[in-house]
Amino acid sequence: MANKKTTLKDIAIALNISTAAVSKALNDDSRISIKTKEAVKKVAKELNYQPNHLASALRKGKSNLVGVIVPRTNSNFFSSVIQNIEEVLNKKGYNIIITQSNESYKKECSNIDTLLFTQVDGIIASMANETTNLAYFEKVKSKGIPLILFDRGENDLNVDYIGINDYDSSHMIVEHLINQGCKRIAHIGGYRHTRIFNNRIRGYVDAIKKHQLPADEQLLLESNLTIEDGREKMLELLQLKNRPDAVYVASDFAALGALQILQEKNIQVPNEIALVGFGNEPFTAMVTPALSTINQHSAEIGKMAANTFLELADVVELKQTLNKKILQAELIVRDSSKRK
Amino acid sequence: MANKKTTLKDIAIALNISTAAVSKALNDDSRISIKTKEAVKKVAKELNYQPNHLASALRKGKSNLVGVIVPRTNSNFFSSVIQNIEEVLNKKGYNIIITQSNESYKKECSNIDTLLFTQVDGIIASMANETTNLAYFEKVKSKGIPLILFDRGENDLNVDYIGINDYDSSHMIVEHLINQGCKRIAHIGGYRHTRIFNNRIRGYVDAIKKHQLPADEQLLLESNLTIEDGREKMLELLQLKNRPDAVYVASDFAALGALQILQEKNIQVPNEIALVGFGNEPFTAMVTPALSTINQHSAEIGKMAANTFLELADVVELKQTLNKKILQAELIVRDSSKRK
DNA sequence: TATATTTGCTTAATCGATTAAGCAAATATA
DNA sequence: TATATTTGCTTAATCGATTAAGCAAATATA
Repeated sequence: MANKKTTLKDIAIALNISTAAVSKALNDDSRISIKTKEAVKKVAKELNYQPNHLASALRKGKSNLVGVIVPRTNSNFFSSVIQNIEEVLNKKGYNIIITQSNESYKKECSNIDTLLFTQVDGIIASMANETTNLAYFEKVKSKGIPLILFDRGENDLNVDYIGINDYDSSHMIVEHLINQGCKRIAHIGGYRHTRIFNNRIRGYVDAIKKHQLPADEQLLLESNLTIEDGREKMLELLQLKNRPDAVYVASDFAALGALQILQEKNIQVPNEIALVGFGNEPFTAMVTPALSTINQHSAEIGKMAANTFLELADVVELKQTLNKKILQAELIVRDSSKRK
Repeated sequence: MANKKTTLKDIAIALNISTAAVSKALNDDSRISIKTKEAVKKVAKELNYQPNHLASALRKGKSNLVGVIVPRTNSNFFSSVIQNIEEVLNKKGYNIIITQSNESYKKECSNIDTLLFTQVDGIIASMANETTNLAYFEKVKSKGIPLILFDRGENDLNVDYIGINDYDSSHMIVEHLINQGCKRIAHIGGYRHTRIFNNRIRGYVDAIKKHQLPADEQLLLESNLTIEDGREKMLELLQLKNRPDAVYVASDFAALGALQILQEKNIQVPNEIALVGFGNEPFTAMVTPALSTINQHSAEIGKMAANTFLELADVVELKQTLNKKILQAELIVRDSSKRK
């Protein structure tokens, strides 16, 4: 019947040899004769043999599964990172299990439990916005399996990290806006407790100071950076006595919300207020005016994360240390900040 | 050491009982005394015991993993379906493995192999655009594990399917456009070999005939429905001697491409040409003018797909049959087709 | 009080693949 | 020709959890 799965034993019986010989033949062991190998492979094909991954993983103590945790898959950045992780790892015989935290700390913890339970050989993660307690990630480390963070990472975890130079990106953006003649630049940022958003804020503040622009506290806002947050924070900025003439938003989604408000209020972008987002989501090129933004090199990040895992995968006594790989981001100037 | 994982044996030795008793105690077997259960659970906690999922899956012949195959995760429709599948299945102790076909038949086949190799208990899939050969999906069926299709399905596979009433949706769209005074309605559709796109085309053609509008062959185009395809096909339509005054596009992504062309050519939407997309991707509400579109009830589809799997999961001699669950889609009218 | 049933465990087999250890036959080397 | 090495397999143990079968002690029933 088709329901009964073929095992090594079936092949062994068919050829009247031991299952050990069959196993070795399929794995091209040098101590098996070519004749036997050919016979085994022929029968394996005939019986439509598919190895039981659970059994071999159990025996070898290796599942060949890698867990991926992202805040959400529904963003071009994350889905592109994932796709590239997958490409690299599939080639090396690994499969990936994708889980979403939905920016929730609780969901992230349960994702980690799920992945550990599934006996993954490693975890590649980008942390939820909510996450400040690192105990659960420490748990992964203490199991001795590789943990690689990207984009949203945390120095205190002392593991490998792949990301972009957020601090410098803020400088690039502020200087670009100054070049366009902006004199009062606001920043709608993420929460400071997340390292990347803290770096973007620091970069913004330092660049403002460096160019002797007004460093008004009211021009620096923090939020979760959803579309809705972008709308709210933009409204707040518009209610200031002394409005900004440029807004740098630390995420494309929030930048989109900000743009919606500006359009609803009939404020000219970029001439009254110039706008820059972050992340190069595809929609930034589609809206009117097209949004200037930062390209985060998602494909490269995914590939590097996967390769970092592969380097660590075969280390016997794993002792992870902080090891940052920082890519240079790229400013993409579009109509939303192009005054001349 | 933290590296050594705790097993049932460790607990058994600590309490001087058999591993069988420990296993039963942890699984709350009625034949184990409360006293023993409590002792076992206490020690399990102390030793930070985490069951080896591979071992139990191997023994039970059940991995508690469900494979999901989607053309891409980077679309709101698919990521929302996935999220809902996950929610329902996690509650029942299943984890999901997400894979992407990138609309490629070859990748889809390798995804199926990967999932079978990982010993998933079932597969929930939406087929790649390229897929016409069903042999690989037949392979899943022949293994006797549940296969559930959604959105992109195929009658000939004779398995469960969850989707919307594509044929009727086309009627709704065409009739809405007629109500707005449109008299020459074009359709940029997907390829006919994919059932949902065929149904949308049939619905469009029948609705046009029903209302005695011109059924010009040149007004009906097929493509892969990417943004780029939308741009190309819109250009084709604009080159016609007798231009359409409305375009119904079978995907929001292609509709966006069409909109870009209309804006580049300074054609007024909706007054010169009205536009309707399909799928209710979030960006449809964000572009200007906002795109009219069809809400596909992604959350509901995900939940139903997961529940369908759960129904089939425990059937012993599985014999799947064609079993369609069709949801009523909803037309969302926005500025891109609102003439009055 | 004698027998039947229930309770609470143990023993041993099992899921399927891998691998260390070992043995006989074939081949190579002295 | 005698010994050493290589080749090509087999045997048996193993990964960790589960479960059928069974046994002794405790309890219930006749």
